[in-house]
Amino acid sequence: MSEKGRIESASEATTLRLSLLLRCVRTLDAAGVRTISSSALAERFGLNSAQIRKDLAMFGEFGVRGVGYHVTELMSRLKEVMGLDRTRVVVIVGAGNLGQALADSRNFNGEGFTVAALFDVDGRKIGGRSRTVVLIRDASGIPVDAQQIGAEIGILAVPPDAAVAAAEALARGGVRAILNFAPVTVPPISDVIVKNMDLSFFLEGLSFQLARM
Amino acid sequence: MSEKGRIESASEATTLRLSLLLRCVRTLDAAGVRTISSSALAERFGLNSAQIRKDLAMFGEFGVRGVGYHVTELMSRLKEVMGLDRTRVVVIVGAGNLGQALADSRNFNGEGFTVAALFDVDGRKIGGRSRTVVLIRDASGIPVDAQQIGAEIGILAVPPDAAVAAAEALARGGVRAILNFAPVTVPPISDVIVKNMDLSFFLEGLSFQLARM
DNA sequence: TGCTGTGAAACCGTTCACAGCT
DNA sequence: AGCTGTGAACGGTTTCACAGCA
Repeated sequence: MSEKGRIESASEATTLRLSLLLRCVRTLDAAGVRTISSSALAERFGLNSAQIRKDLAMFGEFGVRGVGYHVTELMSRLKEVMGLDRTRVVVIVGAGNLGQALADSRNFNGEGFTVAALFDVDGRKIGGRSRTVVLIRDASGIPVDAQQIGAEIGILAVPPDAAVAAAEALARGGVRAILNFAPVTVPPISDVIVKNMDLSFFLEGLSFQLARM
Repeated sequence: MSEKGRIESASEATTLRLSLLLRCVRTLDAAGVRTISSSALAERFGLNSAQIRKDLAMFGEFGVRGVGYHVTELMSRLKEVMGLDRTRVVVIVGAGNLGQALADSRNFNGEGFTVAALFDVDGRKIGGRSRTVVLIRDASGIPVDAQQIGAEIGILAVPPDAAVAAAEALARGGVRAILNFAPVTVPPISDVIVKNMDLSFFLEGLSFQLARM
């Protein structure tokens, strides 16, 4: 038994696969499956068994030789590894279509996350609430409010020219990770994880593939 | 002069970088910059000059030795390579928060794309319109309507249990590429490019990184 | 026997460094 | 001289294949 496997790497791709794996394991758990081998997992969800084992091995020894993985245990270990065993407070800047969509999304209010506030500059929106009753606050109060709310993660759903300033405001409010959906690159901010994620890139990716067929 | 460089690979990562590069080049063009070298591009936008050259070389010879790249030409060549020199018709299934957000988004109605229809199963929504006047149609008509509209790309913004059926309906309607935002994996469909893109994976990725600091 | 965990091999993408064109 | 385009070196990730444990 090794002492908690090395976590030197943990690449982007690995992270994505862990999320996918967690989803698969949740599905199995909901279906009442108790135990599953890496190859059964792979076959059932179109993955690669060796890769599953390698990914998991990176964080310790999760399985039982000759048997496979215990579904409920695997699920809770995965949540732990991914930091989903606690609830992180999320705030969203930009109460437009996208911002409200995310605020009300089951995915963003499920296990591991709660959306605690929306921020906007539009006086007509401030003081209102999203469908799931998230309060819309004045964006000028971001640093103070984020701090007070205890926000750890911020999401940018603002127009491109407002993104960088909003990111900095969030950082001042103690937010430690930012997911930016605005179509500009928010440059690195010290002590903050910034993930730029322009949705139109996915559409362009499809267009690119369609163009060469 | 080589005859249009080999396109054997064109990986996911390359595609994403091309989108990013196009955005950078647009910025330069808007700023009136006429000519730029790969190293200047790299420095200005935090990229890697060798990688820019490699990425571009994959699709032909774009630059001028001793000078760099002509901004407007690079921009149009990139659009061409990515299939953005024509407008593709996009339809969105699911007229909930996210579907409407995407339908109205500048990004999804910019160069290269037009959102031509929304589909939903909710009778109260059918016949209505999004803020930017995209008509909401009955989801049961997807195969017929998508065909008639000439949709090439479909976006799934539906609940998880509706995603696979919606994808199949789109495929029957002649849609050749599908972007799935629902938190389930839509399995491969023959002759259709399927891109599964659960937004909560990005949040989980941040949580994962926060968990190990 | 059956499956995990893991070194070793194969593969792929990135970075380097320079030949060659302008 | 300056910068592109590219073969070669490098580093990282994926796949293979098996030793070792239940």
